[in-house]
Amino acid sequence: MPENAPMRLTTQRQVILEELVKVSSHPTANEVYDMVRQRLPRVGLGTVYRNLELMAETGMILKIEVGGTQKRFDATVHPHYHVRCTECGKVDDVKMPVQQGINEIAAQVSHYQIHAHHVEFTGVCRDCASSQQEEKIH
Amino acid sequence: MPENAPMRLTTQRQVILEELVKVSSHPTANEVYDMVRQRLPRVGLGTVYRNLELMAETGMILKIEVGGTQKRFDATVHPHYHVRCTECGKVDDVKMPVQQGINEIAAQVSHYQIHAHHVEFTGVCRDCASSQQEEKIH
DNA sequence: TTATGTGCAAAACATTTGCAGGAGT
DNA sequence: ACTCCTGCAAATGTTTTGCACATAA
Repeated sequence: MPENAPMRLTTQRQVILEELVKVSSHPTANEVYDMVRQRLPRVGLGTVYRNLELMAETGMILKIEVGGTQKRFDATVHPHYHVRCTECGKVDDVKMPVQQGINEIAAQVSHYQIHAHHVEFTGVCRDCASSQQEEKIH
Repeated sequence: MPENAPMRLTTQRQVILEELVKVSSHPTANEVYDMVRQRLPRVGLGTVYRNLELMAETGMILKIEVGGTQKRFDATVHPHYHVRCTECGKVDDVKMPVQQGINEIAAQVSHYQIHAHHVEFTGVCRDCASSQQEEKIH
């Protein structure tokens, strides 16, 4: 099993990647499916899942497995952190430098081979914060 | 809706908490169900889900929503980081100090009200690392 | 006594998979 | 041609929910 065979360039794959690059949100597989379906109405949900997974494995895109029930995908592949609103579930990038040297510390204390780390902040986004304010006044 | 009513102390809740305190792993809801069922054979899976969720909300336990398909639960409630093996899915604690001041930085750059952060390291645990070694020799 | 909690089963979601036919190289 | 890939649909796995009965306070 020589682990060969380059990934074929299919229309579906092109469109999935193009749509993902377009948005700055971090869409779920189903949201990607909806976006792709507007251009390829006959696309299958399985195809979207299979390809997102495949593209994440090869490093073309980022699979974000954070809080919430669904996995999310991101065309920005360089390491960066995320913040998730505990009210509406929205996920945004956090534009701060990644913590240096903590992988090495974790490797020492955990005895794992550490490959990466991910930081997820949780809190309340602006929109939800202002809705909550209104509720208090009610 | 005065948000009152203290949580009733039922046998199911006591046993769920006791079993969770016993283990240092980070069991999934289904694993907790299996542990509880040995003592309360007629317990319902829904009860376990409902109570784990409830206890996480009140801060009695920690709900860990990280990579992988299932949520995991932890009786250790003080902030700490986790490492997940990408091969077998196991989750361990990482006994390192939490990063100070990064919530404030994140709040500034993201415009979210930040409540917390969580760090998940990913890598390969000792057991899986040695199995991989064997494979190479094969 | 009475609001809350439980067991059970069905429903609701999210994701994966088998397969026959289709398309990239 | 010869794989690999897709659409479709069914299967799987996880979590939630409705409801009649049970139970802690």
